[in-house]
Amino acid sequence: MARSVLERDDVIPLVAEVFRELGYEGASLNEITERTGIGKGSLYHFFPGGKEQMAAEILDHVDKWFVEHVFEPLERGEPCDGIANMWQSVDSYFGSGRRICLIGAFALDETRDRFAARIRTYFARWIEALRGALTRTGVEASVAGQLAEEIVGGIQGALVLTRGLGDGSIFSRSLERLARGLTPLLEVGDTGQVTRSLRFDDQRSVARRGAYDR
Amino acid sequence: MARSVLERDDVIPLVAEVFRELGYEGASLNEITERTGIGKGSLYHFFPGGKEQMAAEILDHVDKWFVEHVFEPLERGEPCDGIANMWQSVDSYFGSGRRICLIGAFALDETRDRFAARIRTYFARWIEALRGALTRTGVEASVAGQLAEEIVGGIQGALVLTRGLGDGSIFSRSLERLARGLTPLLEVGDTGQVTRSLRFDDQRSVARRGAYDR
DNA sequence: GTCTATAGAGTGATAGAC
DNA sequence: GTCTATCACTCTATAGAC
Repeated sequence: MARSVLERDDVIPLVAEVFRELGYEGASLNEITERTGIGKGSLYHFFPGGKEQMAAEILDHVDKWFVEHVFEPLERGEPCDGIANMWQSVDSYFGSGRRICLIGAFALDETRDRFAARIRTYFARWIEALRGALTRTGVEASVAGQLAEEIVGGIQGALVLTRGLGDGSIFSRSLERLARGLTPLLEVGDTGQVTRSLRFDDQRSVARRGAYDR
Repeated sequence: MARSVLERDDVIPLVAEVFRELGYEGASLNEITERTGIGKGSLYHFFPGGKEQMAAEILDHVDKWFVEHVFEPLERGEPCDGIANMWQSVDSYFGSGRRICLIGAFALDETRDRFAARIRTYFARWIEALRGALTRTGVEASVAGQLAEEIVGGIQGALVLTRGLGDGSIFSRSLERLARGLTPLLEVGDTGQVTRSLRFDDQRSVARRGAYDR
């Protein structure tokens, strides 16, 4: 009967998509088994803690993706590269607004208390990583913290508006606007010339779309 | 048994608070009756269409509040007054970030399809009303539309971050930042002096807090 | 008495746990 | 698949306004 041998890493992205589409309460086990083709037995084999464990591991998986593809590049690398990478990775990850942020949705949901620590860690590290990168580009410390908060919040708000208005153009437009707002602060060069652009739309043509698993 | 006679206008704000706290799926009929003290008989008397009708009327009620207290002042009145009023009403309504936007939360939820038209109308009218007010202050048409989108999205994002980080200071700080970003565009006067401030924090001392029912 | 509003036990369906 | 709890919802009995 064991037609295909599943691994944990195969299961999590599939189940994650059901939670993302239906929310925590809306994602019933029957829906999960129907949409993923994974039986209840398999689910409880991988997640003995049940639905709550599924959601917790999914949040961890999302967080891990952002640590690797967004937060660490901001924290470790050349800050302008890290920021340019962020615009690209975020647009790619959220499918230009077609996918919502599972962690943002959980933050507004009744489930927020159950997963509060994970949700807090995600947003706190994102803002802190961006604040650090901005500071390293030479942005004044007090401004960098505000900008980081504005950008991370702006991305979350853009996802709400994109979904609320059913208009996919809003997300990319918002990313471009947020990136454009940053550009003047990061321009360098004695002649006043822009030596490096952080504009989101400059990066788009070379976008590797779909280069993420969830 | 008919201990107290309820009216529709008493019921909706009570039930709305349960939906706001628990989400559509999370707000079970039992939770609603327990938290509000309203029996199922009464609920189905007021809302023969059941839970879906409850949510629909609640969304309409929220929308109506915003039309009256935010959208119409933006549309009809002196635009700077309308915008100043918006900062104040929004901060007051969302309890400085303690309450979430029910319509924003529904936009991210699985319920979004069921209430898509209501959700779209709310955000579209807000953005359009703000765009119009900005245009009337003299902001260039192309800029006004972008600004309106940025501000409404920024407010929604600030609510996500406030909830996600459990930090109530984020919301007021975000409103102040959004208002501050607007100020330079709206300043007038031959001498370059600011003749009218739209900064949010200038309005706060005279705030009528809690001057809303939900 | 008539009518409306109400409380809450009872319904079948379906949830998550195992 | 089986189990029990809980779901949205129905329905009966009746309290109070007239």
